[in-house]
Amino acid sequence: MRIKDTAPAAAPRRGRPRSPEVRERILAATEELLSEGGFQAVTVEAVAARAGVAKTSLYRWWPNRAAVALDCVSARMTPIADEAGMGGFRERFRRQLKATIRLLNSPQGQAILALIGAKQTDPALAQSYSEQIARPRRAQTRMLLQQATRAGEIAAGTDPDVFLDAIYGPLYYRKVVSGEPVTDEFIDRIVDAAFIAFGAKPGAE
Amino acid sequence: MRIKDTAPAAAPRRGRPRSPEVRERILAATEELLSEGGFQAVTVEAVAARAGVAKTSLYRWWPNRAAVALDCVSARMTPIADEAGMGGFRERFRRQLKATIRLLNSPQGQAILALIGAKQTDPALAQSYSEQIARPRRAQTRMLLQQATRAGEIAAGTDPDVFLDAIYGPLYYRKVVSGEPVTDEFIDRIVDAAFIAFGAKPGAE
Amino acid sequence: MRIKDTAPAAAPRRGRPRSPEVRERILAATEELLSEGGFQAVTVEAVAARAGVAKTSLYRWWPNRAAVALDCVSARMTPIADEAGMGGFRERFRRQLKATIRLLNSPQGQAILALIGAKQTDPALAQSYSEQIARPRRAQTRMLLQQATRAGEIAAGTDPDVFLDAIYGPLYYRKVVSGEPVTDEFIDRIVDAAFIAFGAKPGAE
Amino acid sequence: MRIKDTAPAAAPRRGRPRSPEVRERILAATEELLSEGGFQAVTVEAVAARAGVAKTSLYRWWPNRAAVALDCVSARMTPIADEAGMGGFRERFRRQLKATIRLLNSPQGQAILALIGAKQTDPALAQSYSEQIARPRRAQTRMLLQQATRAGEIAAGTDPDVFLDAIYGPLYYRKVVSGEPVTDEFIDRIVDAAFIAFGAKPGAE
DNA sequence: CGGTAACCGAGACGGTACGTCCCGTCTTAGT
DNA sequence: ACTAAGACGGGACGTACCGTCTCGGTTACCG
Repeated sequence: MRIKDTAPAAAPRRGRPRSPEVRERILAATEELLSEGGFQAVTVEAVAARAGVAKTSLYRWWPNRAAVALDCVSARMTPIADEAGMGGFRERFRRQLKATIRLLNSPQGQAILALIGAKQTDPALAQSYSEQIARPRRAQTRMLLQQATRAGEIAAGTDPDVFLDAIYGPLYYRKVVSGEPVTDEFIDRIVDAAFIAFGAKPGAE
Repeated sequence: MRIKDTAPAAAPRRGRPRSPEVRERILAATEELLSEGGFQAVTVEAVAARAGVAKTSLYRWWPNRAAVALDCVSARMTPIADEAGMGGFRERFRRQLKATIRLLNSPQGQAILALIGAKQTDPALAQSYSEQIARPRRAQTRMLLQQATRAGEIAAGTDPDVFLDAIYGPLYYRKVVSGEPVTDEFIDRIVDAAFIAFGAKPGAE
Repeated sequence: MRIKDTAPAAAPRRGRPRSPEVRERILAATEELLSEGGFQAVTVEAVAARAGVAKTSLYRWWPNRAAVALDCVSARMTPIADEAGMGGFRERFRRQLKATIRLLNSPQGQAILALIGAKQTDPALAQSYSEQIARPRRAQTRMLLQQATRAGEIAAGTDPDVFLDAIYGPLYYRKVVSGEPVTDEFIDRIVDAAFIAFGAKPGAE
Repeated sequence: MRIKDTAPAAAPRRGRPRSPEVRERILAATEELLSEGGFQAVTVEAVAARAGVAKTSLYRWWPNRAAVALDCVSARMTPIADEAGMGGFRERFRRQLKATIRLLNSPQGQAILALIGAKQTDPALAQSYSEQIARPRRAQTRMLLQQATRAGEIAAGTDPDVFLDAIYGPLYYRKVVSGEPVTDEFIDRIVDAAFIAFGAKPGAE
C-alpha cells in the first residue's frame, strides 16, 4: 500500500507537487464515512464525492479503498497510553487491555475490526495492516513487558510474543471470532493466568 | 440465516416441497468455488451457474452469498476428531489445537477465515456464525475440558470459557489478527502456560 | 385467447367442473388493478394474489395477462348506448363519438388503450381484440349508419366502413397516435365533414 | 427523454466528452434488433451486447429501452418525401398517405407501431413521441396543406389539424386500432371525402 | 357408492431482464 | 505534473415476473 509514496529513487520530481490539502480532505471524508457506515461505506466514489475530489486523485496515491481506510486509521489512531507509574505491572497490563477494549468498541475500533475483516481475503491489505498497525502496537506493548521483566515481575526467559499473545489473544478472539462479550472480569482472569504462567518465581534468581 | 428452514410450527407444508437436490448442488458448487478461489469467488451468480440453478433459487433460501458459504462450511465441516485415549490431556489439547491450525490452513479454513472477516461488518452473519460454527465447536472442546477436569488435570473451579479462550485465543489471534505464523512450538508453549495457570495443584484435593 | 373455453368437441367433460367463482374473482381483481395502475399493473402474480387464486388457475384458462385484461374489458364494457330518437342522425353520431371519448378517458378506456398498445406487438392479442372488441362495436355503430342511410341522410352507396373510419379514425388517431386532445368542437367538425362528403345530396334520388 | 443531451446552458463541459461512436453503435444495434424481432427484441441487455457497450452506457443517456428505440427511429426515420410538382394536390396527398402506409409496413414502421403501443402506458414516452415524431411529421405535412390552400384547392379557413387528422386518422385507425387492411382504394376514398368536405368551392372567392 | 378425472390452493423451480452500485481505466480541460 | 470532472467497459447485485412443474386436498360425475 501507498507504494507510490516512496518514489522509485531520486527522480527529479518535476511538475506540480502533491497537494497536502487533497490528502487531508480524503482522510477526513474517509473517517466520516467509516464512523457512519463502517468500512463498507468507504467506497472510492463516496470518499471522492464527500471529499470533493476526483477519483483519479484517490487512485493516484492509494491502490484501493482498503488502503485509504487503513491510512486513515493508522494516521489518526490513538497511541497506546502508557499510564506509567501507577501500581504494579499486573495492574498496568490490565489497564492496557481495558483501553484496547474501549478502543475496539469505539467507532475507530469499528474501522479496525472492519479492516481485520477485509484483510482475511486481501493479502496486500493483510501485509499493510501488519506493517502499519499490528507491528507498531506490538512494539509499544513489548516495551511495557520489558519493563516488567527488568522489574522482576515476569520470568527472565519469557518469549515476549508468547506472553503478549497470551493476553491479547483471548481478548481479540472474543471480539473478532467468537463474538462473546469481553468483561473486565474476563480480562482480570486472563492477566492473572498469564502472570501465573510467566511470572517470575519468587525464590528464583 | 436459514430462517425459513425451521417452519414456525406444524404448518401444513402446502405447495411443491423444497428440492433437496437443488440444495445439494448449490452447496457442492459453493464448496468447489470456495476451494478454487476463496470466499471472493463465491458470488451468487457463479454459484448459480456452477450449480445449474437459477439465482432466484439461491435467494429463496439464503439472504446473501455469505450465508451460503456459511451453510456450506457448517454442513460439511470436519468435526473435531477426538483422538481419545492417547496420552495425557495436555497432549490431547495440543493435538486439538494443531488440528485446528491444519483446518484453518486448508481451503475450508480459508472459507472460515473469510466468513470471520465478513461477519465483522454483517451482524446477521455474525449471529449465524456464532450459532452454526462457534458454539458447536465450543461445545465439543468443552467436553474434552470436562474430562480433563474430572481426571484431575485441570483445577476444579476453572471457568471453561476462560480456559478455552486462553488456549484458542492466541492461536486465532495470530491467524486472524496479527498474521504471524503459528508454529507447533508456539502451541506447545501456550498449552503449557494454560496448564500452569489452570492445572490442578498436585497436592490439592 | 380463451381457446380452452371451447373444448375441442363434445368431450364428455368428466371431473370437477370449472368454478365460476374463480373466474369472477379473477376478473374483479383484474378490473381493480386495471383502474389502479393501468395495464402494466395487471401482472399474473398480482391478479392471482389479489384474487386469492393460484397462478395455475389463471394459466389454465388464459394464455397470458393480456388475454385476462381483454376478457375483463369485453365482459364488462358498457355497450354503446343507442340514445335513439333524439334529433337527427348527425347529432346522434356526435353523441356516439362523445360517448366514445368519455369511455376512452375512463379507467376502462385506459385499459382499452393499453390493450391497443399491447396488441401492436402481439398478433394473438391483436386477433382477439379484433374479434372481441372491435368487430362487435363496429357492428353496433354500423346499425346506426344503416338507419341514417335508410332515413336518407347518408348517400345510398356509401361504404359503411369508409364512413365509420372517417369519423372514428380522427378521434382514435388523436387519442392513440398523436396525443393531441380531442375536443367536442373537433368532433363536431369531423362529423360535419363526413356529412358533407357522404351525406345524401338533397336533390338526388 | 434525452434530457441530458441539451445541456441547460453554456456549462463548461468538463470531463471526458461523450463518445459519438458509442451512440452510433447503440443506435445501429437497436435498429438491427428492431428489424429482426420488433420492439420486444430491443432489451437493454441485447442492445448493449450487440453494440459491444456496457449497460451503464445505455442508462447514462436513456432512461429505458423505449427511449432508445424512439431515438433510433427518430434519428433514422425517412423524412416524408415531398415528391412535389407532379399532379394536383389531391394526388400529392394520396401519394403521401401511400408512402406513410409503406413506411408503416416496413420494419421501421413495425418499430413505430411498437412505440405507439408502448406509449399507451408510458406517459414519458408518450411525450417524447409527440415531440420527436408526431409534431415534426405534422409540421412537414402541414406545409403541403398550406401550399394546397394557397393554390386554391383547399378552402381558405380550413383548420389544418382537422384536415390532416381527417385524412391521416382513418389510415392510422385501421393500422393501429381496428387492424383492418389499408388498401389504396380506401386511401383514395378518404382523400376524396376530405376534398369534398374541405375543398375550395369552385365559385367561391 | 367408490374411483377417478379435473379442479384448486400453494409455491418451488429455471429463467430473462431489469435498473443500480461500484469498480478501475481512460480522456479531457483547467491550474 | 497535478487536479476536477466524468465517460466508459465491466461485474455483480438483489428484485420482479414469467411460465412450468409438482404437491396435497377437494369435488362432481360415471360406472
